[in-house]
Amino acid sequence: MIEIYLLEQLVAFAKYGTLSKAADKLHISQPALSRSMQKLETELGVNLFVRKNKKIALNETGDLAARLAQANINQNREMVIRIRAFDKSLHSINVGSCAPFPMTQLMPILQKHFGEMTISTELIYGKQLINGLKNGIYKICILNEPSEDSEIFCQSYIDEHLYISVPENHRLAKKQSVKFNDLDGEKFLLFQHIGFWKSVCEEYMKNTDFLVQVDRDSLLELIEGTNFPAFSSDGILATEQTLSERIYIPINEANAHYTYYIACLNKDKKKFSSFFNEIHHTVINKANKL
Amino acid sequence: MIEIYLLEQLVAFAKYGTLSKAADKLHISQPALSRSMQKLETELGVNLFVRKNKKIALNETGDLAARLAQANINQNREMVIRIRAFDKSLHSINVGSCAPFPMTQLMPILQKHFGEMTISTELIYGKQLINGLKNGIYKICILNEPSEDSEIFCQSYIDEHLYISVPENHRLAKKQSVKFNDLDGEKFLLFQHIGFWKSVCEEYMKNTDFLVQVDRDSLLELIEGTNFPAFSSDGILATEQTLSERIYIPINEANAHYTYYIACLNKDKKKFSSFFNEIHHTVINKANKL
DNA sequence: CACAATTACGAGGGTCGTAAAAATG
DNA sequence: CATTTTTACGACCCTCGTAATTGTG
Repeated sequence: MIEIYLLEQLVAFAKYGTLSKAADKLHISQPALSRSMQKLETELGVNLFVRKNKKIALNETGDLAARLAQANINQNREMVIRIRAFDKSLHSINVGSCAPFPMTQLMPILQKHFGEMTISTELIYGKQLINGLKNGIYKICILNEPSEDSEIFCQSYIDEHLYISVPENHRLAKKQSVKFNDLDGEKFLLFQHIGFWKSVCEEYMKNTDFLVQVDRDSLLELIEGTNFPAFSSDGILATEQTLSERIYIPINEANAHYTYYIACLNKDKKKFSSFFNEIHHTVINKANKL
Repeated sequence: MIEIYLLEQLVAFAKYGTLSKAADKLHISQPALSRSMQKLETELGVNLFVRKNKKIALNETGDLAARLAQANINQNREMVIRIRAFDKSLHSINVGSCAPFPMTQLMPILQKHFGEMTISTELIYGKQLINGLKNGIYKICILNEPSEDSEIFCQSYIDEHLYISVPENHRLAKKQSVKFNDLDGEKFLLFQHIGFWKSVCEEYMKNTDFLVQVDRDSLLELIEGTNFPAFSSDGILATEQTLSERIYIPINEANAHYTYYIACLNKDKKKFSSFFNEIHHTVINKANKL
């Protein structure tokens, strides 16, 4: 068995051609490297170098050895990476969500149940959510439609109805509800990170002129400082402070209303059971109150 | 990068279950192993064990780590084996021969040209000779027919005519030549390691009762001490001492006469050029003498 | 009390760096 | 004479073993 450090030194020599240069790159002295290479030859019981006139170079065997050594080093490095990644995956829950609102609702509940885990979130929608769940990128997903996949456990969570907010003097301010096409030709403030709602906008509001904001603070400032309409929702209105200068009007369209579902792999269901139970009770209680 | 010795210790622990047992198998003290495992965890930055009540066991990550470590160790070991095998192949010429006579003829010539190499020989015939040449088992082959293979260089060498030796009082002793079927029903002494001649015997001397001898000395004793006929050949007669009590009679059959060919891969032709030249000259000189 | 793991401490092996030598163009 | 490799020597790190400690079953 040959230790990795010797293999690294061999590979460095193979790469840089002279002991001095390789030793320099390895941050060791050149005599140290010279001795290591001698040791390597001794341990293998094989000549790896042709030494002639104080010049040293790999022979045919040395060349092979350097290539095989590189492979062994790569595997070793890969091993370390995989071990760390696996360990990390055991201590973290990555949540993929199709929309920001249910994600913010869910976070404190997850924190409560899995406080010792690192909980990270990602906004993503479409096939990638289910794929991510299956290949282990996400442990939990928030969907906007139930999944029928046999590998996946799925439980309904909360609803969200899309609203718009307009200033009091806006032409739509007096309406009880609006349609998507009421906003045709309108300049409209839109936050960039809205998950699947983006696809809703693209499909049903083709004629609206969106002013997309990457930064949340910039968006808020624009909502307060301009007369452009912007999105909100019943969920957001219930949990965040509303702006007094704004009128909130529901959008009366089938595609402005979604029920969110929480999903995980069947094999992980047990691990998350307490969490799913709490969600279930919350939903039930809410339903009873109404 | 994790050194191999730590991986070996981890794998040993995974295999034997307790530090004490594993340390014992590794021929190191148990505290040493304990410290190594701590070091491994530190270097990986990951917990590999569950320690409880002075018991230690692999956790899920440790289990993965042990498996990956085993793979890395295997590759390392494989590397050493391959390096040594390659180096050996550079310093040795393995000759595959279809018959013993041309092989004994060739050995001193090879020794002369490649004295620094280890020269080993193997008696083998049929497809395996050409295959062995192609896959590197043999550097040089002695064939009993020329090879038409495009990868292979082939040069004619010497002839061998099969003889039989019989005691003076044998019923065939007066004949000028014999046929294979003259020996039908006869008990016949045969050396085991005769290469392709074995197949000749099997094909053309089905009715001869061969007494196969594994040991050369036993064979010689039997030839001297019994009246059973045995094989010889013009080549053997020319190079070895003949037995005065025996009469040597040529076998007058097409298949009792072969020309041998020396073959190597085309890519190795250069390396063996001096050797092939000498053979060529030897053959030419011999032809001129006749 | 036997057994297993950890901690403490001193010994020894091995790798390292500095310095010097050797060899070459 | 600058460059490169090897040899020599001493320092230090790191692993090891012994012994002691802790903690079960």
